[in-house]
Amino acid sequence: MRKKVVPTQVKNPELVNKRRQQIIDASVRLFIKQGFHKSTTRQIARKAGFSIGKLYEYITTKEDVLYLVCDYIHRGVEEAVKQAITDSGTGRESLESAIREYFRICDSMSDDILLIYQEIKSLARDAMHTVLARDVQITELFEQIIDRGIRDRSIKLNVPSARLLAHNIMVLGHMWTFRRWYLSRTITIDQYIEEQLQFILNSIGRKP
Amino acid sequence: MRKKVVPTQVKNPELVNKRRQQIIDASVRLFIKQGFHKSTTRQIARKAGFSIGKLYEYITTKEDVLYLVCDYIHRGVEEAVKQAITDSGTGRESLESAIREYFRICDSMSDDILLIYQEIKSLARDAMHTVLARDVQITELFEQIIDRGIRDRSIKLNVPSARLLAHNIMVLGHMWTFRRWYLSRTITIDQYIEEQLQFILNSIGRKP
Amino acid sequence: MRKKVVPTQVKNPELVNKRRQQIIDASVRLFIKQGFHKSTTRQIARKAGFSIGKLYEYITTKEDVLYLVCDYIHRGVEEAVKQAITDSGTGRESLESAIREYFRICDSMSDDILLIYQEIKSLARDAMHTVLARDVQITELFEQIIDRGIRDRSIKLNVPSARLLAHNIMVLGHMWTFRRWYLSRTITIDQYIEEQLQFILNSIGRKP
Amino acid sequence: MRKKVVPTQVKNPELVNKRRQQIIDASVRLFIKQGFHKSTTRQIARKAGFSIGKLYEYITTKEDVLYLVCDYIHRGVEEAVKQAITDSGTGRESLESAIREYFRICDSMSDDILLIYQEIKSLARDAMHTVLARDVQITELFEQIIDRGIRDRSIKLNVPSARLLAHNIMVLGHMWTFRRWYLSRTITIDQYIEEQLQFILNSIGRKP
DNA sequence: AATGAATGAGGGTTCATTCAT
DNA sequence: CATGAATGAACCCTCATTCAT
Repeated sequence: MRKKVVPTQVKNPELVNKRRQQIIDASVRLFIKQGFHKSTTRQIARKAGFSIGKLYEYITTKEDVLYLVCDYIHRGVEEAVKQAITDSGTGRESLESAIREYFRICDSMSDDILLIYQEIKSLARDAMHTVLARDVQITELFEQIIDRGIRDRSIKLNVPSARLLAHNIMVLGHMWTFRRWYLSRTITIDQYIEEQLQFILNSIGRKP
Repeated sequence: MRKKVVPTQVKNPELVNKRRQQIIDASVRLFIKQGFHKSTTRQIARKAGFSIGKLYEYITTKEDVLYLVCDYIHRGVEEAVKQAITDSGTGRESLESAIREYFRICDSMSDDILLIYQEIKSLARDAMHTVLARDVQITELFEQIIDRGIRDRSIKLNVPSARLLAHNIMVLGHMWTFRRWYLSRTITIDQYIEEQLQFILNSIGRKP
Repeated sequence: MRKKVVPTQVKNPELVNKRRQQIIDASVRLFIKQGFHKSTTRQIARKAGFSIGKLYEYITTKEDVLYLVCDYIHRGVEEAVKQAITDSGTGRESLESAIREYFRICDSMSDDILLIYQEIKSLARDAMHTVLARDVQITELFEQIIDRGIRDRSIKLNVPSARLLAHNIMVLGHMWTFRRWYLSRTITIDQYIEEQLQFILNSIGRKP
Repeated sequence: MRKKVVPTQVKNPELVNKRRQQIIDASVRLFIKQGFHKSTTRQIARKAGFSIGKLYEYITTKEDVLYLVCDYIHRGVEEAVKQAITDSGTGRESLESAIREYFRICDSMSDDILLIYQEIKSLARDAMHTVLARDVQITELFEQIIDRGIRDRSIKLNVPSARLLAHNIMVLGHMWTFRRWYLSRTITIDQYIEEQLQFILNSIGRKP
């Protein structure tokens, strides 16, 4: 995965990281609230406690902020999923707990995930591909667990393929972020998780 | 469902419909290509063959155009799904063919569905809810088929609930629009449909 | 000579001409006083009695204004020189009176000519070449008179060539605009003209 | 001639000279390429190998750099002309060789001379007058040679005056810098020099 | 009813200059 | 002393919306 580099005029890399995190923190909230296009660079700067000039020392373009934000969110999801994966137990057990954890992450990062869906198209092709690539990487984490389960025979999969199943898991997690406004009228996140888990497990054979 | 009313200065309702369809046709392509925010009212007017003044006789706000477009797309999906539903045969048979048709619709309306995901947040709460409500209505069409299948015993559903399953179907259709860029490298839409169909059917019991 | 076209959003060509003349009139004074770079588009608009939006309906870029101004000035010089040229009399007589008139034009348009020398480099290559081409055209007017004089034997020219002599005339006219601040301490424009006329005539042989 | 003083925070005068020469060297190329206004202080500092802070220890204002550059260029011309002047031989001989040398200098310093014409107006009145004064001084070098020629009777001048002739020489040298883009299509610098020399000598009487 | 010229607030971005470290 | 991060006024330009014709 190529990692897009956002140019800066500031030399000290530690400072750059620190300041960019401030920019990200300020922007995530702002973009969630009013979207990328309706947020102004001045608002971003103010929320970050920056002067407008300072902001532009750490980015080149307003779009850079969006990229930083999208990348940060995906990084967060990826790390959380990685941490949720346990190597102990069968692949099936691993998958179950990973799904549960992942759905919880989706719940707690609802707004952030929604943000990516809505604003990713505002990124330049270049940056967009970098962000999408990270999504694929997260998906592959699930694919690997499924493959492990197939190898240790705890998972029996005819159709769909491991890859597609992994994508399905990803999307059913995201689904909660889109449809929570409606679903949460009748079910809780815990119920959602358990029902969807059953739904998914239906395709990998009964427990041995 | 409240239907949001977009005010117009023109009296003749037929004319209004005709003109608005022109506006929608022009805008859909424009919004898909460059997004709502990057499209200008001048561009919309020009593409529709209107003067900017004429455009504003049929809308009040640029956002009205987005609403018209989102509503039009959803209307299209709803009608297509309705047409795909057959009352003949068991609920299960009905569901199978409805899912197949629906996935095809999602494939052919990919760009349009994506557009809604991306721009719906730019609508005012009011308009947004109207659009979302139509999505729920489409979902209910599936829910009804599932309920019929349960009643005629062709479908046996423990978990998830009929409602959640309907939502899952909806989202797995949409999924193709988000992830086609990646999935289509290894599978065709036909394969996608069949695999996902199996995935879904796994939760409604073996064929009797 | 390619004539660079400055795009406009306004359709009525008469209006465009009228408004652009207003822009030119406002800008010439402004640019002479403070130069192109130190003049802001808002100042230009205000001086022209325009809103900033109106200004940008008639141009695309600030640089367009500079082009309009440079072209206008050169057009003025060209027309004035053309009017100063008489076909009656010998080529020599024609040249003498053309030079006198031209030097007067340079005197009265001092600031404008200076402006072109100073700001032409701020034009894009394209626009710059168009402006320079007009300068060559004016020079050719003198060259043609000289050639006529050579044909009717009223002018006898060894060196420099007719072309170079024409350029010299041009530049000695411009010279007054650069060095007036110093020369005018000791001589008047009338003296300047007569002395330079003799200087130039020295190279085209004694009167027959 | 008042010599404008550019203030500095640094005490050691040798160091100041050395550093300023670095600034000048960096800026000349920069200004020629993109003009004074489009060059940033950061670019100047970088090209000179300075930090921006260091740059500002040797100047007070960006405009100071322009003054340093203009002054440096004029100083170069003046020194070159002075070196080209020989006291041996008649005034006429001296003048001929001085003109030839001067025209060569103009050719080789084309870009620099052009720069002064274009940017001098960006200097404050104060600095501008200092720069212009040096131009007058160079002109006076020619005036003095002409006067010597008149005294030793190798030059016979009716009109124009020695002073105006000196100015003409100056400007005909500069002319090559403005019009080289066009003239060099048909003549070389050597031809230019000889033709212009004849043109100038036409006004100082036949060789005795 | 139709046109399109006009408005001007507000957008993203730059850059000379300062000053804490 | 030397550095370079920080400031923020000011720049050019856009565009949704209005309204005189």
